[in-house]
Amino acid sequence: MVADPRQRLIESATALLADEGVEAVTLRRIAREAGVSHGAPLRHFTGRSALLSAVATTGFAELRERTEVVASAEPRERLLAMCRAYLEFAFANPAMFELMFRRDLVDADEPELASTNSAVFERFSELVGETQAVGWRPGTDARLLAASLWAALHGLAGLWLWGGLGDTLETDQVDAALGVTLETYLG
Amino acid sequence: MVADPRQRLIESATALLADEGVEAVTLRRIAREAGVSHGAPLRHFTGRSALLSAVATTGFAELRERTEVVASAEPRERLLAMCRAYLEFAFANPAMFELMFRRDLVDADEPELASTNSAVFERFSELVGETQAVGWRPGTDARLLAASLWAALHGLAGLWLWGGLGDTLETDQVDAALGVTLETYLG
DNA sequence: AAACCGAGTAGACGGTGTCTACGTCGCTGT
DNA sequence: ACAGCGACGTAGACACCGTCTACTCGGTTT
Repeated sequence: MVADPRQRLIESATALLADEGVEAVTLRRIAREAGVSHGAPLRHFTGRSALLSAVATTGFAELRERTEVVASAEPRERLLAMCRAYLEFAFANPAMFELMFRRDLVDADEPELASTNSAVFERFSELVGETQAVGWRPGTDARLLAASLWAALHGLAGLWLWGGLGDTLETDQVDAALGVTLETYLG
Repeated sequence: MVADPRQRLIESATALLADEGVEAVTLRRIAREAGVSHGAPLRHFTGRSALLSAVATTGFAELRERTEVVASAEPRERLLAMCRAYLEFAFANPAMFELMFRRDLVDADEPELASTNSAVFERFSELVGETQAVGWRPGTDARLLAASLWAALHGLAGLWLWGGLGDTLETDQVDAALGVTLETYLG
C-alpha cells in the first residue's frame, strides 16, 4: 500500500477500470474503493477528468514501455514489432485503451497526458523515418505515413473493442486483419 | 412537424446531437426539446440506449446512402470514392459518428441497428471483391482485406475526432493522411 | 355504456459530479 | 510551548441523470 493519497486514488481507479470497465470508474466508487469519503478525491484532483487523465497517463506510459522494449537491428522489424505491440496492448487492456481515447472522460490538454501520449507517436514516427532510410517507401512524407499507419492500427483496435463488423472481427480475425494491414504497408 | 411521437423524439435527439454533441443527448433534455415531460420518452423506448440506437440507426442509414450514391464504371474508382465518402461523413457529422461507435450509449444488438450497420460493411466488402476481380491484390481473403482497409479509414476518423497526435491531425492533414492510406492500399 | 389503449404527467428513488462548510491532525516558526 | 497553518478528510447539499410507478386523460372498440 502506498502512502501518497494521490497515488492510492489512481491505483484504486486503475483496479476498478480493469475489473469492471470504464462505466464503473466513478469518483464515488473510486473513493469507496480507496476507503475514503466521496468528496476526498477532490482534495487531490480538480475533478473527475483530472483523475481519469492521470490514470490514462499511466496507460500511455505502459504503452510506451511496451513499444520501446522492442530491440532489433532491422528498423523494419522494429516497426513491425511496434505495430504488433500496439495491438497487443489494446487486447491486454481493453478498458484502459478505451479510457485513453475517450475525450469526454479525459482532459486531452492535460500536459502530462499530452506529452506521454505524443511521446509514443513521436517514437513511432521516428521509426517510420528510420525504416524509410532503409529504402521503404521513400519520398512519402514521414509524418503523414506514420499517421496513416498509426490510424490503421488504431482503427483495428477500435473496431475490435467496439465489436462491430458482425462476426467478422473476433480476436483472431483481428490478428489476421492486422497481418493484412502490415503486409499492405510493409510487405 | 411529424405526428408520430416516436419520430419526433428521434428528431429532437438528432438536433440536440448535432447542436451540442453527444454529452447533451440526455433523455430529459430530449423530452424538454420535444415539449413533453421527462418520463414521456419511456412510453416509446425501453430506455435511453434504445432511443439512441434509433438515432444511430439513422446515422448508419445516411452513411449507407452516402456510400451508395457513388456510381462509377470502374470498381477501383468506386472503392476509392466509397472510402472518401466514409471520411466525409465523419467530418460532416462528428457527433453522430461518435454516437454510432459508442457501445456504452447504443445497444449494438438492436436488430435494426445491427442490420443497417452491417449492410454498409457488406457493401464495402462486395466492392473490395469486385476490385479484386479486376486484378487488385488477388489471393488475399476479401473479407480480411475489407476489414483491414475499413479499419484504416475508421482509425483516421477516430483519431481526427479524438484530436490526438498533437498538431499532426488537423482536418486537412487527415485528408492528406487519407491520401497516403489510399495510395498504400490502392496505389 | 363499458372496457381498453395509446400518450402523457408527476413524483419518487438511487446514482452521479461538484461545491461548501466544517473538522482534524502534524508540522513549523517564533 | 504554543499559535498558526496547511494538507487531508468528512458530511451535507445541489442540480442533474435514468428509471420505475401510479395516475390521468381522450378516443376506439366491443
